[in-house]
Amino acid sequence: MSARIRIRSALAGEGLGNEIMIKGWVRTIRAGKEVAFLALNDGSCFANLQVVAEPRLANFADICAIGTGAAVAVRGILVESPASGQRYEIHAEEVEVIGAADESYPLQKKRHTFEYLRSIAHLRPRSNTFGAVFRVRSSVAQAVHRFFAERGFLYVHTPIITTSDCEGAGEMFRVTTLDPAAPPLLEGEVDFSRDFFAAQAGLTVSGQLEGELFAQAFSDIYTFGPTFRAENSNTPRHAAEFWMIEPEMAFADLMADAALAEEFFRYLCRHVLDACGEDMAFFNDHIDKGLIARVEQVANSSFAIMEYGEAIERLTKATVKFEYPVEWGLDLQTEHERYLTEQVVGGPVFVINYPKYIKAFYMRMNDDDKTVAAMDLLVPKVGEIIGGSQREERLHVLEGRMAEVGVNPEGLWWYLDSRRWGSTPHAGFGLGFERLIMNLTGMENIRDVIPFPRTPRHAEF
RNA sequence: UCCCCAGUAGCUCAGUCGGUAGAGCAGGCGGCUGUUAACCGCCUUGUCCGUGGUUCGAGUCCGCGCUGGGGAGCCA
Repeated sequence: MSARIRIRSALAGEGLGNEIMIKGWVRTIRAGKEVAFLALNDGSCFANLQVVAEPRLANFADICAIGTGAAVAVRGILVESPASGQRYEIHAEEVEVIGAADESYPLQKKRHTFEYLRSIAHLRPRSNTFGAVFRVRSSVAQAVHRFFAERGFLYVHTPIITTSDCEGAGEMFRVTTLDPAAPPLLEGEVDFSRDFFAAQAGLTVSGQLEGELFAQAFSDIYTFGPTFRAENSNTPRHAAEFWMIEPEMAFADLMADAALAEEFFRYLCRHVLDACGEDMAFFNDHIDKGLIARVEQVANSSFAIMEYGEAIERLTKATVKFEYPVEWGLDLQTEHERYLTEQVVGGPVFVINYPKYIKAFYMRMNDDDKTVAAMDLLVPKVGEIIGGSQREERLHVLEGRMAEVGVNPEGLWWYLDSRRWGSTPHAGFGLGFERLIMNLTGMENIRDVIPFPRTPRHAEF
């Protein structure tokens, strides 16, 4: 009895001329009197392996009745295919139905809309598109770790549950064990001192602040974990639960930060082109026609850097009409970002040194006292993909900024302590993993690049 | 949260001027074929999202609601 090999190996010709064993799920079956063909997929690669079954097999009639979606094991000889359409195929000696699938199997051998496939998220990974998406997602996640490992970055697991309600990045989901029907009250308010953590707790909206603490010990660190936002955002780019990558470097300024972001992003573009060719070809053909050229261009270009002030100037002089106003002091809208990266630069561009009023309190104040050392990486088609900054390492300046924007320093005493002893100039950035995957695959909805998406009103599966 | 669009067979959709619904695919039966989302013939399938209204009569027009999608805001 041969041991099972993956279809990816079989399609690479491993075991050619010999008996092999494969196991997978039937994508389509074409049965006739003289011969039956099964297209089998086990998730190891995009392509199916064609199984050829002949009437001499004892259970040939049963084989012909196998439905789309059934799990089968096939023992047979791997041979070169006499017909066009595939290089290799397996001539079955034995076909065993491991798990049958009847006609009610919701995934038909035809095109479905992404909306419908979202309603069967438990089955959609068995489709072409989602097979490709989740192979790429896995591969890119591993490449992220490899990138940082190769550069000596420490991988830190920052907490999922936090009691600091002032991380400053949106609404938090509450974490509590109090009885929602009858919470303990103190002067009319919920008494969270009697809650599990003796404080109001929530799910993290960012691991950055804790990441900074680790950077002040390990020099270069990164986080890569789930992040939660309780915003009622109904867009193709927002999810309530998503994964974020946040590197942080001690003894680093904004330019070092931008250099890392550029190296990182180009590394990942190169990675999908090199490691996910078959899946990328599918995306390029069926999802986003210009995808490979665009990813190739990013992988090969060196990124421009533009001051926020210059960006405003360029936008003011633009001949196209924008829906939203352009003025120094206002944030850039997606339409502005895309104009800058697509029309002005024609490639990825960092916009740096934004007005302090539109950026977070922890970003380092520049000498002009008007701007902070922030950077956004803008890329064609999507706009901002990476946001980062040099952090304010001077205790009194940081305290001043917190007072200015109304952040309560009490809950962040530990964060301020990192500026009290051995403070260093440091910088980091954040990258939404799903948005990265969208950019690398051409998929246009975040719900279609995360296995089981959580969005307002949706937490099924 | 605001704005716009949509909801008809298991899936993807059509449905004219308001007159009780149709195609392709899927499924069933038969045929044919080293086939390629095979092909050919026959057959089955409906709470037309819900609700109220206008009308002799509503899938179709109007109000409200629900659900989904897109745009915006927020943001990664």
